[in-house]
Amino acid sequence: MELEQSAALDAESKIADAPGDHKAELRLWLRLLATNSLIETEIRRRLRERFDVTLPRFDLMAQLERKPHGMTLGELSQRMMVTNGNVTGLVDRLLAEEVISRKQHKSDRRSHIVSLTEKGRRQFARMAKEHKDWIAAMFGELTQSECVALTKMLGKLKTSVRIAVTQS
Amino acid sequence: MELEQSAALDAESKIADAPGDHKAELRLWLRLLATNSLIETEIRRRLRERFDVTLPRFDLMAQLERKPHGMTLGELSQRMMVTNGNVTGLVDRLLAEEVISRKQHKSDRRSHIVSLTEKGRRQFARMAKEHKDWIAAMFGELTQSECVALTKMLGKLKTSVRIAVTQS
DNA sequence: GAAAAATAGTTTAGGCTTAAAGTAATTTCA
DNA sequence: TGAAATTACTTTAAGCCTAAACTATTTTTC
Repeated sequence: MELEQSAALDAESKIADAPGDHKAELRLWLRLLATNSLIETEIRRRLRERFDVTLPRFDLMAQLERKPHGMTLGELSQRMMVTNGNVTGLVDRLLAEEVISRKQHKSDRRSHIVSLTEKGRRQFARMAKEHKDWIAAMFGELTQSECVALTKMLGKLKTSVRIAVTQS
Repeated sequence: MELEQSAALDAESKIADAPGDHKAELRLWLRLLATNSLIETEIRRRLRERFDVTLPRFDLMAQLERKPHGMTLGELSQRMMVTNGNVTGLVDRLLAEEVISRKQHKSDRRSHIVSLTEKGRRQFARMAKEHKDWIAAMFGELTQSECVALTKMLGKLKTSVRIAVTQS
């Protein structure tokens, strides 16, 4: 309905710029979702097949790997963009596998610091090496500069989303 | 491996093209993951808040909305990129809400056709309208042509991934 | 046409995830 | 200082999701 109006007003822009349509945005969102899902499913499959590990556990270990002194559960949940309760469960399972350790925070008795054990560091190193190659192979059709450009544009999208989410 | 060659040949590109590094690809993957997660979390939150519905249910209804004659569970699971068992469960819950119906396939007695009920169509229409505006607002900082360009690049990435996944 | 293979869907066990409510410790501030 | 608010984390209930094993039916193959 609105489509007809704008087409009448602005013959140049045609359907593409039609207000209230938002086809391009929806299309982008569906594409983003599908692409992400495709990669994620494959990574999950390989992590399980090769290392009998899940993506969330791999993610958590990846976070810890960057902080040799460990981090609190709250910090982890922030960085992983998941709830505290989720982290509690993941930490429990990784503790059982002895790839991480948990100790009381020195000054704040509510808080705990988790970090990779030696076993965890070794295990993660092995996984990260292959993981890196999987991504490289999957992204192989893109040139270096295409990767950089795409990263940049996604950065802009991310900023756009953040603005909208914060405002609402 | 081919990368090494090219790095040797092209001294200008230096670290950026360092072989076995793959920083740009990893960075892109993390950015993709984070962006997707940000949007998805917000959409889930709003769907729940406004319509007391989950994203998977919304997705399933969106698939059916495009096929007035309905589709089989297998077709659904393919389009949604999830397992058959997952669809079975979702369909059960949506049946209970009476927004979809299920009937035997005419010629293949293993198969079932599900489609939106009138109630389901009405409900989905309401949700889709708002959903579209949420996406439009979240993507608002991007111009129309940026959306199109980003969609195109993600298409290339998707193709790249498909090639790698199919080969392996 | 009957055995074998493939297909459509369901069930099961287990992990992931969330929101909401709960516990314990710390901080704020009146 | 001590009550109120906040913070860090855990628990719980319910839904999502998967792989693997299963049932029922259809298709293939000999």
